[in-house]
Amino acid sequence: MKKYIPILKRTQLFSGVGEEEIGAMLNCLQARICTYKKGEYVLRQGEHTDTLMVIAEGKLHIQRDDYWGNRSIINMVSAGEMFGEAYVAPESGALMNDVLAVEDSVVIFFDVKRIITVCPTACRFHSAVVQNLFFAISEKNRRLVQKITFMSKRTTREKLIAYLSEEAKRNNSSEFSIPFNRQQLADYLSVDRSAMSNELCKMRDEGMLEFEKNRFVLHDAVTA
Amino acid sequence: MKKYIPILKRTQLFSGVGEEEIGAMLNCLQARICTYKKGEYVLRQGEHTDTLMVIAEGKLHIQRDDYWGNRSIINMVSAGEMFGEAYVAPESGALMNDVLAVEDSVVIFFDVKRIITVCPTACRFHSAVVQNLFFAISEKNRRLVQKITFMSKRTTREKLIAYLSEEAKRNNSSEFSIPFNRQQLADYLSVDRSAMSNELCKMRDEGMLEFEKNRFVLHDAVTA
DNA sequence: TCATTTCCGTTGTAAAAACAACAGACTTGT
DNA sequence: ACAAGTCTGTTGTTTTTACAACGGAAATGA
Repeated sequence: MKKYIPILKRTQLFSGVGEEEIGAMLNCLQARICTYKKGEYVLRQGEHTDTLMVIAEGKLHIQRDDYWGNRSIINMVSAGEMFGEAYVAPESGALMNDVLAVEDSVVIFFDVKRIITVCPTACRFHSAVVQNLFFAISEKNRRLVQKITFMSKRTTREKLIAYLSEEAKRNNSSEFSIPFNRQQLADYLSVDRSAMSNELCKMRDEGMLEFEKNRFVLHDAVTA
Repeated sequence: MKKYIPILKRTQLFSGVGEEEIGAMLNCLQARICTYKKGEYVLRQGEHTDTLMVIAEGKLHIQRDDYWGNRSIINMVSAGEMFGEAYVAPESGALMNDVLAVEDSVVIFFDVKRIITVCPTACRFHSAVVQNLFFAISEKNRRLVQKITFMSKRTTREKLIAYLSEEAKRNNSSEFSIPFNRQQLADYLSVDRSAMSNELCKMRDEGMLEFEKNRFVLHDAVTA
């Protein structure tokens, strides 16, 4: 557990909190560690959880498969980020999604009630953690809205443009890598993979962009 | 301002807080009131805000219009609910959406920094408000994910079924009203209104459901 | 009350997406 | 090094959607 303190120090949740304080909080927040191999599920749809989870290593997908096998990737969570904030309210009910490790991952569980119930004792940095948590969930909110903005476009091409230009903006560069392979990107944008692949190649042939694997370069027409 | 205290008492944000405490907090949180006529914008895309807003009366749409005039309704916010939580973080940037009053509305603005910065002085109920805020934003998160689940369906029919059966579940009844007219529902699900209208009528003809205006009755095949 | 506007369903056509099936390049593990 | 599996692009067909245009019913407002 102690070996992860330096990692935790660089997460959103513990930003601005010293290593000693984190060490002290681990007990207070009843931290537990679990490791998952690529392809394993951290949580399944229908389960209940009341913990906040921080990714120490690896990468997870928050996703959902429907009756027909169509997969929808709701969100991607990387090392340093967290998830489960949406289910901390008492009446939040069962999980709507699966949580899948897409890389070998290490996840640290925290008792979230301990975080939002301000502990009357020590914990000088507790309020900093509350603020961090608040900012993080607020940011996640914006990310979901952004995803909705991509998905709300009518055509696959528009969805791709919306997504790729946002990624370019985030990276401050017209050249960037995306964290998805083709199938995952299609699942994220809720379109058919082959149709999307086809559209990407058309866009390339029209000179809008270049790509190789998950590395993209947008040309002026797209970024404008 | 005082006249809204009984209303505020029944909002998510002030749940469990007495009227006297709310009155005291109004100053602490620098509350301001604004009224909007149906059709007026509360906020526009690109603006900046660092306030939390509670709807005392009326109804708002969080939405976005693109270059081609396609409107996407991200979310609907009714009396007693709040919005703006996603933009309280310092680096949250400009608003991605418009906020439109779809009914005559009264909105109360709060300085959110005052809320999440635990005031060292009195405010016995401050921590209750922090928790309420946390639960509210967490619930909004789940609603966004739910909307994504609707939108991720491949066909208009599947989107309708996903949305309508969720509404039935929320109402604990196969008979319920929806808060949208046809155009708004289409904008919410990101589909064409006429195509959606067409699909709804087909579903009715096939005996899956009945409707009149915004009142729906689902039959077994749909709810199952 | 009457004129105007909004709302909703209908139809036909053109465009786009889903789907299925396949082949080559590349990875992976043994 | 080789076999098995994965990833990506390609093509053709079918289904679905978007789009445009219209008419009638209902709501609105002067």
